[in-house]
Amino acid sequence: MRLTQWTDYALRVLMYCAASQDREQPVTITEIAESYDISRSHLTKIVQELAAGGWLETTRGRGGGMRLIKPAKDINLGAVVRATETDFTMVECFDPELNQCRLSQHCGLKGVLHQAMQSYFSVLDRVTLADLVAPRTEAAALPKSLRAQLVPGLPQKRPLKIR
Amino acid sequence: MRLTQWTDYALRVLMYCAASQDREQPVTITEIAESYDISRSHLTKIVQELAAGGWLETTRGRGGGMRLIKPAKDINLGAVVRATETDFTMVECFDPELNQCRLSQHCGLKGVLHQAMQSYFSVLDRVTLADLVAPRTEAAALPKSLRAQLVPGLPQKRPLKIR
DNA sequence: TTAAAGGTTCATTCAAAATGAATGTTATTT
DNA sequence: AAATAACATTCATTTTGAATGAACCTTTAA
Repeated sequence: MRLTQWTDYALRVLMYCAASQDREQPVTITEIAESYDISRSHLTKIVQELAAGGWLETTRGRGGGMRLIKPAKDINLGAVVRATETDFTMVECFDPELNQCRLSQHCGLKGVLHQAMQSYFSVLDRVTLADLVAPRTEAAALPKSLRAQLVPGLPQKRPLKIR
Repeated sequence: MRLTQWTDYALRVLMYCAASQDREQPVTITEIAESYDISRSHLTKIVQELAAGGWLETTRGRGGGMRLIKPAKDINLGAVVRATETDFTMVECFDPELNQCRLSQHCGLKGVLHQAMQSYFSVLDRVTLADLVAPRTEAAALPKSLRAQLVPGLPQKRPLKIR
């Protein structure tokens, strides 16, 4: 039930690039690595993946670095997380010998967990990089469609504590 | 982005108990362990937690075993997963020194991921053990409120493939 | 030609999950 | 009372995947 740091870093890289889009020089791996205090070598692999996935273009050699290929408003959070996160296994399939599974062809639990995940991504799918990076007050942080979807009855100022 | 096997097993134990509620004898750990082919010793700890959490009552000694304390329809899937799953960290907090985080007091990413998780649980919160265990056709597998909530435009017969 | 950039490979470390052995406690049955 | 069948506890080990990082290669601008 947690994202890997890999995904975490991938998102940070994209946010960093988005926040630097108006610069002359492209952002370099070394710069981000130092900024977040993580290994250059490690970060390289993440930038690699983002480049392969079509979010970044990189240029080698002096003066090189990385840039967002698309404008931040066209980069979808759900798509990034789907691509960087690797393991979407929710539970193992139930053994076919078990009675509750013999009752029906398909496993009720699987379906429910699947829907829960859809619901998770349906939130991320409505957020773009631009939403994350734009300077904002807390109230204006998210697109209207999302604000409207907050669970009714919860205090809107502070996010709900999970657990 | 995946549940632990611990949670997986916990859910199976509860489903097993729910499916056996009309039996004379309580369900034993050994029975479930053999049924799922996992270690008795390991499963014991899971049963322990479920008992401590108020879902099961266990009785020792010959003829003992476990039983659901509440009827299956009163056991909420979201509550079980919240209790058995341990790590809800989505991403590390961003370093306070980073520029995109200095732009605003609160981190946009955190808020979004938090909402996504809320959305995830909002699905599980509407499902009970009884929903999972009741004999059913696929169409009738879930409460109406959930069926209605399926993302519009998706084929309803087959669940959407994530990735 | 040098320096600054990304790219690749490989091995290692680390943490959390998963496992399971050994032994204790409780209660029923005979 | 003894034997047995159940849950309970502790401890150590194994396994897995994530995370890390060293070493070296390739590309390109100055």
